Amino acid sequence: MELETRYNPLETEDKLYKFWLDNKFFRSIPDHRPPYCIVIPPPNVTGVLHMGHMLNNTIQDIMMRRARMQGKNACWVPGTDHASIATEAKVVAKLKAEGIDKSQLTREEFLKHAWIWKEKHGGIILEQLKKLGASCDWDRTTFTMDDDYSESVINVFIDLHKKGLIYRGVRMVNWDPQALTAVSDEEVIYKELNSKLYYVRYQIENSDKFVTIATTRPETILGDTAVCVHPEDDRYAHLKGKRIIIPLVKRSVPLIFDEYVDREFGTGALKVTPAHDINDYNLGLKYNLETIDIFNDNGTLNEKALLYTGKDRFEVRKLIVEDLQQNGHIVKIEEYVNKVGFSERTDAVIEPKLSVQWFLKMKDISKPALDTILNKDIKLHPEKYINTYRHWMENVKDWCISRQLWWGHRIPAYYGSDGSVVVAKSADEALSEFQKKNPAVTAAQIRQDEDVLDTWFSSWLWPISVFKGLTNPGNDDIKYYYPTNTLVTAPEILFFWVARMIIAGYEYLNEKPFHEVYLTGIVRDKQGRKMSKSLGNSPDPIELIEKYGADGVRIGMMLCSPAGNDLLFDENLSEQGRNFANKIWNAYRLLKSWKVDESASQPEYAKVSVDWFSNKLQESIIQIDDHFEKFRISEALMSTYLLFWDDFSAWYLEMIKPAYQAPIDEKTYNATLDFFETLLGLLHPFMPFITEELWQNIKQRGEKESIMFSKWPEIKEFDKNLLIDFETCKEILSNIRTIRKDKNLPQKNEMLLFINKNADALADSLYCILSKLGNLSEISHVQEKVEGAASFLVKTTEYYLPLGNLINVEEEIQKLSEELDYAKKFLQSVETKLANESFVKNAPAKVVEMEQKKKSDAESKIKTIQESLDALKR
RNA sequence: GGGAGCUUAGCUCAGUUGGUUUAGAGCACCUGCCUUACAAGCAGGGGGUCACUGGUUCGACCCCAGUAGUUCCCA
Repeated sequence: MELETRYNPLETEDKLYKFWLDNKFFRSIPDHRPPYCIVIPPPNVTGVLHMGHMLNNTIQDIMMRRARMQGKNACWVPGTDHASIATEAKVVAKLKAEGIDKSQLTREEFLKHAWIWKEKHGGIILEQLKKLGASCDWDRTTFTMDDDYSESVINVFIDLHKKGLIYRGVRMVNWDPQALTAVSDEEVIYKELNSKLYYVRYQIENSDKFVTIATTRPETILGDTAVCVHPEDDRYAHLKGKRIIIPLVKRSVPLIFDEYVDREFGTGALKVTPAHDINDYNLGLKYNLETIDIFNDNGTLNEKALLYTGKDRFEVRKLIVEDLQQNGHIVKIEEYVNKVGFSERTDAVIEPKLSVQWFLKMKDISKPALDTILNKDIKLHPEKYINTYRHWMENVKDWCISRQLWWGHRIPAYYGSDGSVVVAKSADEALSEFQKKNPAVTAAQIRQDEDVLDTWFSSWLWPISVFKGLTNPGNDDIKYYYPTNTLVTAPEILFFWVARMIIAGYEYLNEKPFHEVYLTGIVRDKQGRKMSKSLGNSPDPIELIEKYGADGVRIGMMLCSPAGNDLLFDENLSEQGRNFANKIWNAYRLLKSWKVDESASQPEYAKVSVDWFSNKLQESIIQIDDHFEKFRISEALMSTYLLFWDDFSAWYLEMIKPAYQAPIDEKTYNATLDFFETLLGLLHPFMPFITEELWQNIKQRGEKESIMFSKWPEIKEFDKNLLIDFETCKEILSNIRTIRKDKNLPQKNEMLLFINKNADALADSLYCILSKLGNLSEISHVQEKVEGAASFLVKTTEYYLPLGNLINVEEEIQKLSEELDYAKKFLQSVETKLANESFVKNAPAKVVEMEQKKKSDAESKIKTIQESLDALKR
């Protein structure tokens, strides 16, 4: 078969992925082998593949494929997350574009639209993952709102409620006035804004004096129910017992004294608005203040504000400042930088708001999840995240689990007409509960809570519920795959998701959900900026794949992913990946182009080469395995890359290459094919497509055979000295090449080499390599300097290449003088060290010995160089 | 404001309990080559007082303290 000079990934990738799917190679069912399981961090159904997914899933696929080759029963469970807020926002927007307002629809009608939307768009990301080569067991694809999954979510709610861990309470929540829902603390992004600090004077009741407060939110003045100062603040001590008049609304409120106030900030007097600030709320509780909620859910003012009713909060801020100014209440306005919370989902400014929500008590339930990380029963990679994790878990707050949305798992709480609450699996069960207390209650009199659960309240069950571990406890899957092995995710959701999965794991299966967590970096652009739609700095992964091939893009991603650090993605790296694929392709073309002579015996140089590379391979495999064990995936890749490109292609193949159009002996050829196959195996986790393509091409394979089940190489002993000798050989060759280049002596011209042989000289067995790659007609030993030759030193041995009249004495002298200089300086530093008595006394004998060896080597080097110099100068 | 991390070549990073010839890799850069696998290539080359200042030690990129810069987390 003729092979193109360039590898064309597009043709092969689709073909091979189909081959893998058709044969269900990714399918995993429990058996006698040890399992290796990863559950995918389920992407949002709203999403399209972005660079973060590419990184994350490439890493997972690399680990899956390696585990599969190690003979484990590899199971990668894919799926998607229903993403309450994001999805509902998309559906609302889509309906709006069609002229339908959500408020016109019933819950059922809306959900019908949502499901249609999900069916249409929900699978996009999973389809895109296939382009990447993801080896997921697609038969296990799970959605967090599947019937069975939903049942487990509801059961967990009921169970935790029964245990007294779920409660309903009034709390200050982060209200998103655009999405009309509460969002968690973690979903609020604080941004620094240039705003203004308004100094407003409030009149003291029955007096013509004033107290001046400072605020960034003058519109909340309408909800003020106190003014607070520090008890030790002399400026205000005389006001004890006074009352204050709130401007415009003319409400009389108490002046209170509390140490909470920062005397340095503003004027030292604080306006207190319990309904709209968490700290003020706490003051309100402490001093039993009135709470006046002046906002509607959408951020407009309500009738309790008394003024500006129906107008938006930001409009009111302008209006009220004007009115305050007109009434002489504004003392001054300063420029001020403060941090304002924005909704992660809608980018609306978050409004602290009092509301009734469902909460999960976190303190006790999260204890095992903290311990398991601290005692490294679950390992975090990189470890530095332990600190962050601990900090969060030790200060854990109750989890607000209700969301004012329709898309999601509806809270299984039912209210009677008297306001009493029953938590039950269904309306029927709830009804019978109600009827136990009052048999007259009818179904029409009870209503279910309108809210749904926070999406994380379902995804925290992911490693359990993808295996139906709660609805069908103790089934074969959950027994076999749980705890899963590795979780690969972003540090941003360490608490959102990872910690909560661990909590759920211990609460429900009394066992951790995974053994280790690998936290990837964030994909940024070359300049270190986060990739974002608004910046337009994120390449489309699918376009990248079309341009460079999935293998190329995968390599590009991994080349810039130092373990646990953010990565600065540059498209050039994908190009490097593509070039690497091409290199592999062409190495294979070379192998295929050779004619094999079955009767030829193996030349010495080939035998030596095979011997060297088999040892080199072993050394690299040990290194690669070690990198993998430590989650240094980009380094595992780099070792593999160098092994293939430098050691195999640049050295080994050149070493065994037969003369032009001459055949190769069978023994060498077969050994080389074996090497190549092993290399393909090592590369397969990183580059699944090209490795499969070539593996299938090397020899006739069975219909159901795939490289993905070929055996990951086992570690064997290797001869380290042989490798060291070979490095010497490389160094000599490199010197010869440099001289050839300097003197313009083409490689095709044969040369002579003389060796001033001593103990450090090259092993005789490698001479054949030297003469082949250096194109040397003869290698001889001498005891004397060779006249008219370029010389070079490797270790302490001197080598000569006769140049005849090409030799430039001046240049040689200069080169040697520089070397001499360097060697002398080096010798001096070693001698200083050895002259230091305390060094000789305190350092380990081995170290001293080494220094002495350095010394004698340097001395012998200096002697050699000096002699050469003398000879040249004669 | 509190906490954690980072600072090594132009860029991105290694450097494994302090000692292997005065620090390594990839990319980028420079110089030759269209040499019979590959110009998406081959060969060669330059480039770093390891952020700064002190300390511990016979010996520090590595340990300790401080300073500066930077990133993240929490408030």
